[in-house]
Amino acid sequence: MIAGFNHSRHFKDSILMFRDMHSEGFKPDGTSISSVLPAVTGCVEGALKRFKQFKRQGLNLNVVSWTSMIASCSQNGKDMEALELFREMQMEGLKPNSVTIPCLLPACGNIAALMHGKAVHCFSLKNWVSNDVYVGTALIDMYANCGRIQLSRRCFDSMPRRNLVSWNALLGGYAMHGKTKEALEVFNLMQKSGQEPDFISFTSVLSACSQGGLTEEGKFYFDSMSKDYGIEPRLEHYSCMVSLLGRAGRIVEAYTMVKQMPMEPDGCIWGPLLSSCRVHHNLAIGEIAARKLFELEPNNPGNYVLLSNIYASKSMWVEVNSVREMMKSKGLRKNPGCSWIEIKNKVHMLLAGDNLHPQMPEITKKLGELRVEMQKSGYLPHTDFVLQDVEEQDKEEMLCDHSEKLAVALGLLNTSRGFPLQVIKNLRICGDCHAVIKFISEFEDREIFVRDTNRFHHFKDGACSCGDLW
DNA sequence: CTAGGGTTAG
Repeated sequence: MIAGFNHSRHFKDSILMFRDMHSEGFKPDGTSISSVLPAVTGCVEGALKRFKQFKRQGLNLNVVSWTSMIASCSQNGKDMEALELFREMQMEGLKPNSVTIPCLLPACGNIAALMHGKAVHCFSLKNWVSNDVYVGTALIDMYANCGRIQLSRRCFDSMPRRNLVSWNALLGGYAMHGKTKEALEVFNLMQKSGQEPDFISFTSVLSACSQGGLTEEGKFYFDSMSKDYGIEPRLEHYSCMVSLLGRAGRIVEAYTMVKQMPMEPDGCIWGPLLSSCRVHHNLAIGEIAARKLFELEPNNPGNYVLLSNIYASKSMWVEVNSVREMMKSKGLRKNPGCSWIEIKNKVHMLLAGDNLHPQMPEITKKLGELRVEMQKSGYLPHTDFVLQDVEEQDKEEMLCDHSEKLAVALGLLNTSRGFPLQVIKNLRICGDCHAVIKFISEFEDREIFVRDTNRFHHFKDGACSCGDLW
């Protein structure tokens, strides 16, 4: 009955019913709990709290109750909590099954917790659930999100059965890693094996072309999508095309496309247009894009920062200040940069400008030493990117370091030479960090994987897989 | 007695 209410989204009724059941003296079991959980997952925090209460009250939580709690956590940014729940449920003597695993794996991928992900992979092998299509697909995605695209491929190849989602997961993985050639190969292979692509396959194909700078090929696939496959382009596809043209410096062409698209452009269209205007110093179109974005997403600080950067790169300080004033009047601050790194099964979070990490003095010392080495080899800081940070709140950030540098330094300090590092960041990597990490990869002989909001950067022997194009 | 909880892009 409760499940019925929940299904029809009468969440309030299902919670009331749950309460009545209690007062009538019925003890809820795992089934009724898993039915009522989605009703409170409108807010994960609330659901987690309720769940812990149920557990304390000694209610019979079953595999489904635990699984749905894990799913709510990994779908709502509570990745560490999801991992913790997985551990707890096993301590309670419950055995995760082939549904629990694909609920949990995205949590490992989200925070690039490779060791945790590998442990879950081992668990699914030992418990004979690794042949499940959902499990296999979730593994492909997890390894791709942890920077190990070769392992994604190995999982894919070993799957006894695959579906559209499995193909898309691999295709998307290659796209995110900027492996354009491999992505297009997979796209062809999937069709040869009889799997029709869908609109998600095309977002990956287009974004792979964009990452690899294959402008003409991207235009070809975009046209072919509706012509040969009968898939009408959606906002996401136009968004990829704007990035593709913008990256190639063809800003006017990108803007023309935006004006001619059949649906109303939103932030996912104007955003990439503004970014490419920042990269290619196009003030006129940048101002148009920014004005639209200020209407569509007035509280997104990134847009103000981008426009002000365009002004700053042209030394238009009056305009820089007026944008900063707009931000201030809305009470907006630049999103704090934040990075994660997993070291010996523990995930560390580093914030630009905070002193919370106990090893911060060592980190600062290490980065100072690296700066000296870099200067010896002729490196100059990227002033273009320092211009971003002229406002007072950001001066601290200039004095200390961006979070991705802190995370890399922490990794260097706590692992032995030759051990690869991987960092994930909540914003896009800046030019200075990119240059510093390239240097570190050579000087310290480390492979370093950095996942930013856009793609993966694989630093090795002083070069990056993105070919300095991002 | 069973169902229920599931994977991909942006």
